[in-house]
Amino acid sequence: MINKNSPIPIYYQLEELIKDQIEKGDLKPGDALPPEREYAETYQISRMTVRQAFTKLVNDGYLYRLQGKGTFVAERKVEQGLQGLTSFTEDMRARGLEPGSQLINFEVILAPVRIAKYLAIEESSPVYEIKRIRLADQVPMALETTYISVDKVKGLTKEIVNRSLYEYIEGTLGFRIDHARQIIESSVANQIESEYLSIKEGAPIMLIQRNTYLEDETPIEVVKSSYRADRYKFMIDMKR
Amino acid sequence: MINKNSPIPIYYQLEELIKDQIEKGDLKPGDALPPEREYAETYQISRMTVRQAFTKLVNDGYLYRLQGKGTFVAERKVEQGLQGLTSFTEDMRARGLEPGSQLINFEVILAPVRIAKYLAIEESSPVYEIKRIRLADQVPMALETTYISVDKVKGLTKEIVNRSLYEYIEGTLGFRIDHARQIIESSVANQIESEYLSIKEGAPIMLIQRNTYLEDETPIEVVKSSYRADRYKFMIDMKR
DNA sequence: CATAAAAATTGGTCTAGACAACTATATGTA
DNA sequence: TACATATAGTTGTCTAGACCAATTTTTATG
Repeated sequence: MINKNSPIPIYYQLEELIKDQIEKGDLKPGDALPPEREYAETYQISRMTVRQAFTKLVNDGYLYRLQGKGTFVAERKVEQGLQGLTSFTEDMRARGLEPGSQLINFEVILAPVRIAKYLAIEESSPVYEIKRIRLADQVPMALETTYISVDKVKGLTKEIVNRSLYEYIEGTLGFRIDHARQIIESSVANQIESEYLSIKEGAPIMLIQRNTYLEDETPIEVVKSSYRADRYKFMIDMKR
Repeated sequence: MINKNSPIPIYYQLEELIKDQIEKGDLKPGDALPPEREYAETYQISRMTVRQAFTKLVNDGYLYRLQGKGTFVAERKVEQGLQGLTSFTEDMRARGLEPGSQLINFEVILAPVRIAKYLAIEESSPVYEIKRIRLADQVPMALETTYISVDKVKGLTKEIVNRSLYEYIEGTLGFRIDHARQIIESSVANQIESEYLSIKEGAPIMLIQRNTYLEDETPIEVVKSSYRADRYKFMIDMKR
């Protein structure tokens, strides 16, 4: 239900309520929602507040609107790409695979020029270099190297990395990760990659570099990954 | 300026005005915009209308807001990925390359089962199959095959394809392309691809399949492309 | 019955405020 | 000076309407 006295914004409560109904199947793809005016009447809130919730859900791909006709539940499932910025763990779970991880290196190094540039820090200032093999159902999926500024993210340890890096950055440190830029390219495995990923040298791999930013454009993380092409496809939904 | 009597919505006029100022450099990344109330006062419009414009620009990555502080111009340039759904032509121009195209096949075939499924039409109903080599600065960039339902998009000809397919679909037929799903994977060139793309067999390529939809989820187009990995990277910006 | 016109319904745009939440700045006080 | 407090400025949320635009439904008309 909607609680008008809650500190949680009404439009947000309504968003969650509708998303729940979609996920539970009370609202099926193609179904028309009750008109905006009816929500306003039902919950005794302003129609503009209803529209605020609807607009967010339209932007996120849950609903679509047709003037004069109504608002409808979208067909496509919202997954990797729309929400974007899922962690490896979330990504694998969404694909029905059991995520795993194997730390192969954790050290503080002096930032190489390219990494320093991406992180907007001085060259040779200290950065964590975290190398991991990412597993899906116990089989290597990707080789991943993460760079994070020591000055920005203090107190990082192997244990935290093994638990959840994002939870530490967002939960403990209170940063809010806002957006990321990903660059995707195709390549073939070199000797190191073939070894860690258990594939042949020359087998196709997908290189993904991700630069992650806070709301005010502060770079917080650079991740370079090599995914096994035989196991990984990148899917993305785009609005015009 | 803002024209309150124009049939063009005020919030849209304001959006374009601010985007222009960013592109012209009157507003630089990191700059604070005048506060919402000032826009409202200046143009004699409601603050909610100003917010509607701002909100769109925030969603599109042009601006970001910090409560209590103000609204600022974002750092990153808006390009492939954010707008998404750029045509090959737009994509290449954004990369500073001269786009070109070479039609190698245009025919009507009976839809194979997979294509029919993607286009949500009956198996063996007629579809256009359009095969093109896409050039950038006169050099092959990608091999592209497009499938479009004959029943949905009538009257397609070679000449239209050579001019602008999207302009025909959106302009002449009045469809509004709304969103797309792209699946990206890495592979290596087979004999046909190596020939058309002037690369060696076994050289890395990026396979991109794009399914394009109208507002009401009607599939309008399926495009399968093979890009030369040595010439093409896929870049995308994602909001959390 | 078929067609045209009118009315109802629905989303789209917009107003003119109000108060809350958060931040930065000025002010007062120890 | 250092620190707490008040004040002002900014975005965030919300209201209770109004009228417009597109579509669907109902009604009137031939």
